[in-house]
Amino acid sequence: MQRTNFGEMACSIARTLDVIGEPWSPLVLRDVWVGINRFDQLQADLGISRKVLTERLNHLVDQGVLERRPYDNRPRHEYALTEKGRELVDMLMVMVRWGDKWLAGEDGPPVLYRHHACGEIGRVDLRCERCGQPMHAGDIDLLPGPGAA
Amino acid sequence: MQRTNFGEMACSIARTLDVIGEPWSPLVLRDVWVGINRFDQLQADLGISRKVLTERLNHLVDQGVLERRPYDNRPRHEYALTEKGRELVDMLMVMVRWGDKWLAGEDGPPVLYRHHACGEIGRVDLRCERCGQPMHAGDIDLLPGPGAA
DNA sequence: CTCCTGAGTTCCTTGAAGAAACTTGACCTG
DNA sequence: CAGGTCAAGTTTCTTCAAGGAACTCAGGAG
Repeated sequence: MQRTNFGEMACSIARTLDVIGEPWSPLVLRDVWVGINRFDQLQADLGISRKVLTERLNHLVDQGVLERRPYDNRPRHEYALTEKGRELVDMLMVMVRWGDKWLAGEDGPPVLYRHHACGEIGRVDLRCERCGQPMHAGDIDLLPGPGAA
Repeated sequence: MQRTNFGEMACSIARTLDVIGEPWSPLVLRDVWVGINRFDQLQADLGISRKVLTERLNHLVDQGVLERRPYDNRPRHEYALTEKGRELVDMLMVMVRWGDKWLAGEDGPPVLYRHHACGEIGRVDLRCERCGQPMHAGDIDLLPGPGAA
């Protein structure tokens, strides 16, 4: 947890950072997404300290992004994405697109996506939900909304 | 900077976190995006410590996400998004969408987007660049890419 | 010549990340 | 049924980054 609490700010970026802005959290989410969802698996895959992993998992469960569920009669559980968490992964897909473009270098992207609907390898594209045209940072004006400070 | 270096991992999420994963970085980017782009303005708006702000700005400039440019004959400069940075803001727009939906509460979103192309208030939507159909975390298979470990 | 202003630096304190050993509760094994 | 295993954490200790506040420095303005 960073020292300052972002969650109080009237800004959806700051609030979202309060949920997954701590170091490791996005990577934990990614791992759970791809099926690495038990404590020791996560710890081994990420090389994260067990203490910090415990903190992150508890926080993500508290925030309703992950759920803990038993998979044995013993006190064993695994972590799974909730609907709220699955939608966060959408954001990670956009993050991946950026990283693939600007940071992957010679080797190209480490991972490819095959879209179920069309069967093609493709990346995610940002469109306006109203008109379907491309929608990027430079294509919009910002207006105060109802929840403005 | 978190202790562990994410940049070495064969993962575009980890690499992107190496660029903007530190606390405050996404908020600095947001501020520069909306026109808060001088040192003291940023410091006042965010309430960030001056030391950390210096570190973050240097890092973002080093990474080619921001550029520093003089605005006076004096040693004064302001920060602006590069193309690389502007595309990162696309990711913030998706982050905002998620925060608006899951964290805004009663008051609704603090900010609205008006799309230049259609003039409507709308959010960003994730589509497959190949077929144009919706593309979310559950709609794809992951395959190893050329840059896989 | 002194004051002001923007853009940082320096210094000190606190608290989160890393690493590694320890704990706990259910089962399994001879 | 004593001893061991295994997953899932806890504890403890050290180190380094974040916070905060005061200080510096260069170029005008009065």
